[in-house]
Amino acid sequence: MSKPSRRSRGTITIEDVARAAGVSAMTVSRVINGGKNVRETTRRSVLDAVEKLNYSPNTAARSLAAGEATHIGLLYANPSAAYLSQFLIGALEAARRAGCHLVIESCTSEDPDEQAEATRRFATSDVEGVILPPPLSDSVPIMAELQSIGIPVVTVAMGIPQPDGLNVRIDDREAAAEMTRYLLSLGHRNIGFIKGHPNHIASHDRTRGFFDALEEFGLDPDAAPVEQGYFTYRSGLSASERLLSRPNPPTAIFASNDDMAAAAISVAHRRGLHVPAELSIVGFDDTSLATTVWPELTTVKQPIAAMAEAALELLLTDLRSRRSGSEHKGNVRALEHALIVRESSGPPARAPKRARVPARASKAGA
Amino acid sequence: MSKPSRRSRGTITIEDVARAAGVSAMTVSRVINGGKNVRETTRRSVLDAVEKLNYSPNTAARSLAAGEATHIGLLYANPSAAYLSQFLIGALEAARRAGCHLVIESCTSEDPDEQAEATRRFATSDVEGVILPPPLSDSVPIMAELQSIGIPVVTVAMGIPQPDGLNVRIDDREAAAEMTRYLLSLGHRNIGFIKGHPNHIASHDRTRGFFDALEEFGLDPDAAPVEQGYFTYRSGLSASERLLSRPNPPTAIFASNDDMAAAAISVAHRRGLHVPAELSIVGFDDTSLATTVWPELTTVKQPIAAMAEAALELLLTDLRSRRSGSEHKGNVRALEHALIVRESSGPPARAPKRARVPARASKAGA
DNA sequence: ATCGTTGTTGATAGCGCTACCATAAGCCGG
DNA sequence: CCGGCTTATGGTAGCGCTATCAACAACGAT
Repeated sequence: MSKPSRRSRGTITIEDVARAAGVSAMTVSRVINGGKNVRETTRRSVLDAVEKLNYSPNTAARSLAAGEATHIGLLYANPSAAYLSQFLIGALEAARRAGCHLVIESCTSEDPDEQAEATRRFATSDVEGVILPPPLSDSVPIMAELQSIGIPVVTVAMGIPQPDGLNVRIDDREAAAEMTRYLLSLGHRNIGFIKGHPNHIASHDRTRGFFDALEEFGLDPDAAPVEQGYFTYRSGLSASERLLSRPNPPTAIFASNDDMAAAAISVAHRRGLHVPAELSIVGFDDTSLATTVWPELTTVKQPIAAMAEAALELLLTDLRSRRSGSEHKGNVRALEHALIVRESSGPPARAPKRARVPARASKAGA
Repeated sequence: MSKPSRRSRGTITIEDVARAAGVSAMTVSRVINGGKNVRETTRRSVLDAVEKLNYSPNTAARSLAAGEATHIGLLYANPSAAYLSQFLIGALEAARRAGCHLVIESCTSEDPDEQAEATRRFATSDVEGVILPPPLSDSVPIMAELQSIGIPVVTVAMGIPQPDGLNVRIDDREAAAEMTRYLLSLGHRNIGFIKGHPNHIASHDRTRGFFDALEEFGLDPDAAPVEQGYFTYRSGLSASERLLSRPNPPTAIFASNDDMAAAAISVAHRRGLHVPAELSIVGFDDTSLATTVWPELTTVKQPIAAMAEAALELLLTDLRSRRSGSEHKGNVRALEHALIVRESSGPPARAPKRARVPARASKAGA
């Protein structure tokens, strides 16, 4: 009766909450957005009303009124699909909460010029900030282009966090060290390592972590069997071949990501080696591939979805602070990783084996 | 001077376009939304102005004013990560265009009660429609729950399209038949088939397509080596083992999806069989796994992202028509598939060779 | 008592767009 | 030449929220 609302949707609005709490809509807005200068008692009564009415703000109205960022770009370059889908899920969730849209684009080319070109085309559409998951977070041309256009960027899992840049990461070095310590504590003393793509600084961090742990156990890092990989399954195949063809083959292989670890399993099987009885294999990332293969991979879990959420939030905070003119100090957030022990690792066989014959397998899989 | 706009963003609005075209904002709105009752000359001049000013409507304002759907649910249950990421990319793009948000949730349980429970929890939040990608599109409890709540659903790649339901699919049967014809034309006469999960009707369609092609070539489907699989890598492992352990092992394996095909490759390698010289292996879906493994898989490409886009559009159209009270007739859209030939398939080894040309391939048309 | 100064709240005016009328123009048969 | 109809266009009033600023306490410091 009060308002002859033209189209009465049954939705409950901020006005309803205000009425219920006996305050103005503005105060409700302040409470909801964590505004300062609200008396504690007022805040509580508003919160109560929100709860009672089961109110949830209309994001469309919010971003319209606030003139907030509505489009955030996400530029990706075929990382593993497992990584991407996890990442998207996290980013999507955060975007929904914030009421902004994700504009996603792929940039597959390795060519710097093409990367810059794609970035420009992408950035001059209407995105107000860009999220750069790996491996693009390490791409110099893309970062440079974005910087010159003046669009805020948040990099994820990037190697060298810029002093004034936004970055979300895990501690790759420590995580790799933990995994190595785990293998060492199992009794392995001859651990083969497959490095990641040399352009990605995370690769170096992981390698360093591997060496750290070796040294802690009094082993010589320089003597460890290390092969170059490129984060791809294919590269894992050949790196594993080389590792296992050495005169004194390792009893365990630590691959810098799950794709390469899966490849190592494949090679082991082709050579008739039982995993983990004759060869332990561990990975990094805990993508869905880790539980797809048989046996399931022992690996390091990255909270991929959470990292994407954190990245978006960091970006939006930065955008907000830029708009209000305050300083946009760089910000780096490190999330927790975790060691996930599954079936692909175990203590080494007691006797150093002699070379096996790559022959017909004896046993069927599950 | 005209308007002391409180916060002047540099954005161009519908008013700007109206001014440039010499009409009212309302008319511009009508043109943009494909409204009726606009003179052709007017429409054109508005469109020109839109182009000239490079105008793009503000989705937040649009959905606020129109009271349109803003949240669309997407319930998934770990299909392969590769499938999911492609699907999300497509859905995301369509959602952005439409100015609505995707609310995604996973429902991993196989238990009917839990599925129904999860669905209820999900649906009673504020989603106005739900997209169901496979394998959930075949879940009876979920569909039933959604139906009883009265939320519109669009199923993707579901087996039995409801007469009055929304559905997006490809022609699984024909696609499987094409793949089989391809293997037959290569000279294979003993083709092993790994079926998909029996609960998914697409599995049956693919199996039927396989049989169709066999019959066209005058072969007896009942004599073909067929093993049950469940779309998982693991199930592909054991199915392949069984296939290759037969007294008269097949010269080619057609797996109902890429995951199982990848598993077949792994088994072949373990047995020292060269792919494709000694054994051809083909898959279905063309997920990223297909190009990850070595050798790369010959497979059937589903336009996954496009299917997701189509699904969302179908759903939004339905929602709109419901709102305006008109009939919501069911709608099924079938998209095009494609045969992708890569490295994992080739002519059979010369051993059981004799008859080369297909008996009567005349039927094989289209 | 007077003047800031800080903290807390509300009234108002839009954000960019579309639903809903009102209006005006064209067309027909009577 | 008037109603009654259809078709094309514009004016107005919000959608639900927040920025802005004014108002009004409460509190020392002057």
